[in-house]
Amino acid sequence: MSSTKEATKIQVTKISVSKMEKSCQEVSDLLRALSHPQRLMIMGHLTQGPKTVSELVELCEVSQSQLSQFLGRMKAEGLVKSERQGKYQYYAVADERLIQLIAVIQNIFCR
Amino acid sequence: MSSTKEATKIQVTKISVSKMEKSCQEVSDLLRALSHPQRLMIMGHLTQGPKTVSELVELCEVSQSQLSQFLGRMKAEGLVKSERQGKYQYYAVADERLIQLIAVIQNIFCR
DNA sequence: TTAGCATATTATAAAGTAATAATATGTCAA
DNA sequence: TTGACATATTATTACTTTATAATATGCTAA
Repeated sequence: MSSTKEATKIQVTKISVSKMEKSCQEVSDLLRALSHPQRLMIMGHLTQGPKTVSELVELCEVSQSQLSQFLGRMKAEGLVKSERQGKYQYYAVADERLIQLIAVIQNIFCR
Repeated sequence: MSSTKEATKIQVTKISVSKMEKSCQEVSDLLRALSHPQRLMIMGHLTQGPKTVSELVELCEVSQSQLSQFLGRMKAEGLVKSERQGKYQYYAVADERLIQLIAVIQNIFCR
């Protein structure tokens, strides 16, 4: 799985309202799934590479229980995927496009 | 106010988790404010230029009351701004960066 | 097989959001 | 100044999310 994203350019074309109409439910579900400070940080950390649940507990300062609930939901929403290796579950970003999105969000809004 | 966005490229640099930590609350508030199909469509339509409340009622198929509540909230969250002209309130996207974000989201996720 | 760690599930209470209806306010034209 | 239209506010109910605690399951090493 690729992890970090080096400087690159994203091609952005004119906004089409009708295209948006077709996928606004799906996109708003995605945004809602991201719209929590800790879920956002989970995704941020996962853009750096796969992590175990306990690593994420440390990194995100969230309780084990809540993290597990977040991860379950995020998996159901297609934000992350997981893979067991022995006693650890490794979580990772489910889709390269999400890494792109987070990179763009950070570039636009994180000073 | 500029409205539509022609094809362009956005420079995207490496993700910095620490930058993200500092603004994750603010960013997640923004994403949450966007994370509703109709609020997303309101923003989509507004990227095409300022609109009155009644125009948006037509375009977004939402009740006057709920639209007004959405707009109030979106204004408080910094997504839109408004300006009265006679009997109409014109709403517009509050910040050029939001137009960029919506363009990117559409380019990445709306097929 | 069991002890201990890693993770998931369940339950519950508090808080926030959504949808709807009813009413209020602001503005213009007559 | 009144009537009509445009928009905002308030109230209410249903629904969803969040936070927390308690408990359960899965896996490995001893």
